Amino acid sequence: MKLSAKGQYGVRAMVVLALNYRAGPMPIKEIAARENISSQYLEQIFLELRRADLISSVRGARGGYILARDPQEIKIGDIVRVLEGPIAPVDCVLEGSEEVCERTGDCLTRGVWEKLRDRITEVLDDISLEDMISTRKVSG
Amino acid sequence: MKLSAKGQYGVRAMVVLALNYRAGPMPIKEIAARENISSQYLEQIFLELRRADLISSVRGARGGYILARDPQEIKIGDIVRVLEGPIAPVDCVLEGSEEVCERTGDCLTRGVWEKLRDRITEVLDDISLEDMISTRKVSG
DNA sequence: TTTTATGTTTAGTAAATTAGTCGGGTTTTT
DNA sequence: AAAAACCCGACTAATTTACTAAACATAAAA
Ligand code: FES
Ligand code: FES
Repeated sequence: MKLSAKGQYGVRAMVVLALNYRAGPMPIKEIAARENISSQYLEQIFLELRRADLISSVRGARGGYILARDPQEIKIGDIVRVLEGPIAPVDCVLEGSEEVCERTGDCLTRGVWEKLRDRITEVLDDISLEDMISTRKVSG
Repeated sequence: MKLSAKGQYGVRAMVVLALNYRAGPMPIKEIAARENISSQYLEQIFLELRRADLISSVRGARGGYILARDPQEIKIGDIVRVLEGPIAPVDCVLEGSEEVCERTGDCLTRGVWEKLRDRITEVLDDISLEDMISTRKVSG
């Protein structure tokens, strides 16, 4: 039930991009240094995020990365899904796909995992980058 | 954000024990066969569950394992904590321990993970084995 | 009392995943 | 042209996961 380092790094880096949103592109090295992440590893993470259209890149000197849209339009769930795959506590209840498991129907555990998955996605899809940077306190 | 196979096996096996609760101890091989789990691996899982006092064992012929208390007294969260450790999406917000991370205070991501952890524990600590076996449908 | 059915425990291991590193690119600005 | 930046594929070390092996301990039944 843990996020991998990749997912955590991704979220932290995206928060930095959100803070820097109005100032234009930000070089990856600056982000990596600030967040203490290997810049080469962060490159891989940003590659995935760019392919998913969450960020865009500006090449050349004075280039860097910038959010692809406003911070309030990007939810934590969007980031997590790109870096960790579909959200589900167990494979039987993967988002999107119905009926993965042959035991569905008489399975007594499925209900719990579905409920858990739904609560998790509720939280992650409710909070945007804007929410994270604008309030210190996420009440709840 | 996935449960390991160990956690899933543990929950499934505990459900079987709950179904069998009034019939006395149940041999591990029977459970393993029924749930398609390696019986030697299940032994290790049951060892942890026994040490955590969720089940008790009866040795010798006609022995086996039985829930240590009534099915409604055992929550899914109890099982998951034993087999997967403290519930937390990231190490910074481990249950129980305050202040693990030096960045606490100015950390913008912490709030999200705390909220997520709380929702997860709410679900897992709300549902008991009795709930799982008595109703096919866990509404919610 | 012998046999058999069970649980107990430690150690080892193969496969998969994770978390990177390496080393070269290409593109754009200065 | 040079520097600053992104782009990308391949490789690797460390860790975790999911078991397997093997011997041992205990209790009930025959
Ligand atoms: S094990 Fe797949 S639905 Fe329950
Ligand atoms: S990284 Fe530890 S509290 Fe945020």
